[in-house]
Parts: sequence; C-alpha cells; structure tokens
Amino acid sequence: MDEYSEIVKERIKTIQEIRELGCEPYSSEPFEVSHTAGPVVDEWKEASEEALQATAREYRLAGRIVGLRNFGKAAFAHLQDSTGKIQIFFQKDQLGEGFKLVKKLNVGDIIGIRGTLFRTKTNELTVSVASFRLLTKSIRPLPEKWHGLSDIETRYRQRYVDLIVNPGVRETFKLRTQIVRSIRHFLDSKGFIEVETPMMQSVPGGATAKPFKTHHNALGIDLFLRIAPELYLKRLLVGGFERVYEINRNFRNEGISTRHNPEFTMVEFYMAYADYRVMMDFIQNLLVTVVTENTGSLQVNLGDGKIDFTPPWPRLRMMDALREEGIPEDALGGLEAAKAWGTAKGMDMSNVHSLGKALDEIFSEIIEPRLVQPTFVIDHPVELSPLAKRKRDEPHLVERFELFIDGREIANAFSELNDPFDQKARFESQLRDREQGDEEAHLMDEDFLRALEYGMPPAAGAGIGVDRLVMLLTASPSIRDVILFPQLKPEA
RNA sequence: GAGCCGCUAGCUCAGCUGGUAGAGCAUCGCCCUUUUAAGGCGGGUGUCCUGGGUUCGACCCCCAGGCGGCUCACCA
Repeated sequence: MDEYSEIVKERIKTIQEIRELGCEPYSSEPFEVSHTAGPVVDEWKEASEEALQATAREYRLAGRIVGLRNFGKAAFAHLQDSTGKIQIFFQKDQLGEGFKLVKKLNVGDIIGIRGTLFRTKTNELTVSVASFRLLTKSIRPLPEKWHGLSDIETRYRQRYVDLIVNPGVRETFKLRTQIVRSIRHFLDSKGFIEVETPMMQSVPGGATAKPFKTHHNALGIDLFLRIAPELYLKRLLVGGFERVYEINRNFRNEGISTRHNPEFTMVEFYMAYADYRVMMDFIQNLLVTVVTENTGSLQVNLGDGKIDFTPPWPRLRMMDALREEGIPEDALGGLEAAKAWGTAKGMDMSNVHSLGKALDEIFSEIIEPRLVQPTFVIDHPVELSPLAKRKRDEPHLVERFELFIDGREIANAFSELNDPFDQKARFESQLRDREQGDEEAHLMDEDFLRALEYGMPPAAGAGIGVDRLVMLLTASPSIRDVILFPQLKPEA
C-alpha cells in the first residue's frame, strides 16, 4: 500500500472512535435486506405523502453512502446499492444514542438501515432511518462528486472505484452480460449445446496469430494459451455433437490497442449439415435478435452515425469489390502485379508472400473502412483460409464470409473443410509459409487430421467477437471500456 | 515498435518570462433537525511521475527513463 494520506489517517482514527462507541467497523453479522433502492423508488415515485404514511411499511436496505449532508442533529445521505440510489434521513430524535455513530460516517461507508418512507419538503422520496448499522468502514476517499473519476488510467486500474462512481460504466457491463445471455439463449433455443474445450493446447491452432507460451511442470511440456477453440469444436462435430458452441476467452500475443486486448471473448459455433450461405442467414437472424433484445431497436446510435441492422444485409464478393475499385485483372490474378498496385497506393507490401494476402491487404486498406452498415464480404482467396472448404466451381476461393459493421470485422464464418486430404495439403502449405518466416501460419495438427479421417459431417462454423459486438451496442470507442479489467502494464 | 499529447493535494484542475505551489470538492474543528454541489466560520494538506543536467535558484529549460491516452504498424 502506498503512503497514507492525511485523509486516510483521519479515517483510521475514526475507526478507533467507532470501536469506542461499541460498533464493529468491519461487521461480520449478516444484515437481512428486505428491499433494494431502485425498485423502491420506482414503486413509490408517484405516491403522495399520505399514501406513504398509510402503508407504514418497514424497509431494510443496505448499500454505500455516496452523498452526505450533515446538520447538527440530523443528516441526509444517499444510499447506493446495485439497483440504484435512495435518499435516507437520520434524526437525533429518532436515533438517540445511535446518532453518535452518524457523526462518524463518511461518504464511501457501507451501512444497513431500517426505516419507513416519507417525502421531504422538496418532495424527494426518502427513508427515515429508525436504526442502522455500520457494515463496512471505508478509509479511502471517493472521487469528488462533481467531476467524479475521469482519469482514464485510474478508471482501468481501479475499476472498482470507476464502478462505484460512474453509473454509465455499471450500465455498460450489465449490458455486456445481457448481450452474452441473449447469444447463449438464441443458440440454446436452436438446439446448440454449450461446451468447454482446452484453453491450454500443445498445438495452438484455429487462427493465424501468435500464441502465449506457458509450461506445465509435472508433464514437463510447453503449452500454449489457445488462439481459438475451432479445432476442438470440430472434433466434437466428429464426435456427433451436431450443434455446439463455446463462449470463452482467446489469447493472442499481439499489440494492444483500442480494438485489441490480449485476452478477448469469442463465441464460436458449429452447425452440422449447413453451409456458409445457411450460416449467413443464421448469423443475420442471431444478431437481429440480440440487437433488438438489448437495444430495443434495429437502429443503433454510434457516436457520429447510426447503424441500421434491418435485414437483409448486402453480400459483397471480395473479388467483385476489388474489381469495382478499379484493380486491374492482372493484379487480381498475380502476386507481383497485386503487390505493385498496392505499393503504388502507398501500402506496405513487403511482408506479403501470396496473392491472397496481397488482395486481403488491399481490401482491408481501402474497402473495409467504408463498410459501415452491416455487410457480408464473401468468397475469400483460399490461401487466407486454410480451414475453409473450397468453392465448388472456383477452387481458388473458399466458401467463407466476414461480417463487417462500422468498418470492423464482427463475425467470420465458413463452410468447414472436412476433406482430410485437402486439409493435410493446406496444413503443409501453411508449414511452407512458416518456413518462409510467417510466424502466424498454422501448425500441423496430426490429431485433428486423424479426427477428420473418421469423418466430420459437412458443417458451417462461425465466430463472433463478443467484445467488439458489445462496443458496437454500447457505443464504446475503446475495447477497454467493455472489458472490466483490461490489460495494462504494471504500475511503476 | 514509431509519432504526438498528458502526468501538480484523495478527486477535478490552475500555476505567467525560471524566483521555491494554489482553487473547488473531500478532510479536520466549531455552529446548524427537511438537505440534495446544503450553508456559515476557522485549520492542515504535496516524492509537482522518476533520475540526471543547466542555473545563484527548476513544477517550468535540457537529457534519459516510467506509466497512460490517441494515431500509425501487427491483428480479431
């Protein structure tokens, strides 16, 4: 702990004084709560003083003092619990000896009260406290009531304080939970079962990304935090789970930004006997449901603009989009021409070794940022998608789509490659990329191939970035605003 | 990883051309039984992010470093 400030030293003195009054500042006695602030305020906000007196019901509430106005022989405070806040009123006449403890209270303390409702002269619904107990003394001062806590670093490092004083933050995280619940409910209702697959993998696969490495002492082996659950979920398709999903963390050892946290949440789901076209309809359906349930509308406000989720969403073939951009045919069909075109447009193509990568580079640079309204980009080059099934009539492309909203990829899906021979060839091709210095190329996963050899039903699979979806629906500019404890460097 | 910006009391912030640090809230004392940014009177706040340097003198100028934000790069 850091050096105590004068204020904290004062509060520590107060703790002693509280004990001298015979009260325990860190109570272990249970406090039985009968009501919570939000519902009480909602129920009685219209009621007259007479109506309140007529009920004479007793309320037992607990929460944190977030405002305190002390008079000589009376005091007003606001009590905040997880549902909202309500004003409470202490009077010496009512509390007698107990009023001495009121003098020892500070903003930040957690108390439990018992009392009845009334209306003040200014007509605010208030609990007149008949008795109360200090449940937890707070010795650190909360941020100032006017400006609150705005220092971004402190908000992330001490999220507990952020949550106490910034109601919008609480709302964002409650909404995040509801969004996840909506997704889960939707999938459950369509016959999917939720599973948990390994977070620690000896062959990290299912995505192109750099993994975190760790070590298991007893086994004496290195393990990797998973970059995706994909290869395990597909093993479950082989095992006969025809509709499976997992909502959980992935870990990628890459840069941190307003759109990237080293651990992030994905929902991945797999549907046997479907293909990517079926999946496009399915995802559109899922998101329309989730958006409606959580925002009450299909129009979502987003800082400067608006996202309209009204289906159907346009489907844009990646190659057509590039062609419309005026990219010449030779660049669409040849690595060198594509690189030259990109370089001429000011892009860094030095790390690009395949035509697919080159086209992807051009696409993300000039087309993605314009895809503000929900748009499916479909039919990607095969080199970009080593786990996706080839298009029947265009084998250099795969049956894949990405959903873009607000210029960002929200979902990625494809018809799953279930041909073990092609899968093996794709892994081998990835290994060659790796030898050429592509650290993110896939590794060979022999057991996955063995599973495919037993036979995986044709299926479509999809992944949706939950954090980014929540950003969208809460109009949060940074991923750190939708992750309770975002990764930061340790404090100095 | 690069560029730009920020870091001063618990919080939010001011601090001139370099002369040794302030306000509001919070806190402490006194007064106050319907306030809600309660009010009145009075008091104490500090590693000015850290370490060097320049200077008679550094919150301020220079150098190095730390942490954070944004943008870019990598990526989802």
